[in-house]
Amino acid sequence: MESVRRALDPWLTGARIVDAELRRPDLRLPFPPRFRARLVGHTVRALRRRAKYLLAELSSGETLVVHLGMSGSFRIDPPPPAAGATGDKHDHVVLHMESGATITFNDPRRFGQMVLADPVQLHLHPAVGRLGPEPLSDAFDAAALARACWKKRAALKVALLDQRVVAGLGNIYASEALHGARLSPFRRASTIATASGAPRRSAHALARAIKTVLAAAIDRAAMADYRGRRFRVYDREGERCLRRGCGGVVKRRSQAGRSTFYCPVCQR
DNA sequence: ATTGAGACCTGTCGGC
DNA sequence: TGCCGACAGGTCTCAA
Repeated sequence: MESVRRALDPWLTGARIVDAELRRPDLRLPFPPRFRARLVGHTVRALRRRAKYLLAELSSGETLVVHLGMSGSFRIDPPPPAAGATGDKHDHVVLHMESGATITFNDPRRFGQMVLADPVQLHLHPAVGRLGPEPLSDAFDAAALARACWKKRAALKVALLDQRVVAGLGNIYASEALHGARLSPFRRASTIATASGAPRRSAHALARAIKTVLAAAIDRAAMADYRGRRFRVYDREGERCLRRGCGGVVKRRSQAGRSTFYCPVCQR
């Protein structure tokens, strides 16, 4: 989502919305009342991100909150508008900017979300309000991670997907970070903390690996460098572990209904 | 309060 | 080629 924010920023920040097409009445949830009227005529003052949520602060004082779900994406069409373009059947929302650019929200599975919120009350948003620390911020470190996992009986990887523990880590990067930290996805989350909740070495390794993995993902997206690129363990079932000298074979197992990829040799 | 299972949708891919 | 089930990068709700 951070790379999406960066791609959209030059087209949205400081730009005025002159029209908004809603091509269906809802995504996962119904659009807010008078949604179009509350967008049109307003300028995007700032484009921010919190975890996997995109936050467009409007001149009206409201914030447009967007989640891409599993299959959502934005398409930017710079002016002039492509003649005769019909668009895709899953183009659900089209923002027409004063510049002539169009910003199209496409989401086949419609797990995405678009709502309007009073920024002062954003903490009341059922999900945004409960998010844990941003993984790339100074607030997120080994101590914070250990504190959040201290009393958890759940498996470590399941804990990493809990957005209250760390905000914005998804299924792919949870596997990637655990591999980077050489930690088993199946150990109890509480094992990275001491009996008093202090961080163990494993908590330091994991916090560092989470930052490394996410920062690298953002860098790669910025360089449009991900074509053909794959992950270190995710989606590599049956292949050799890429850690130098490890020699293990990547396994896959289901945890809490999600696929976990890991190397049983170097992750303990 | 925590946890797991199922639900929400559509598309794609592999196997027959 | 067509049909079928399994699976997909994320939440949300409900029941135990």
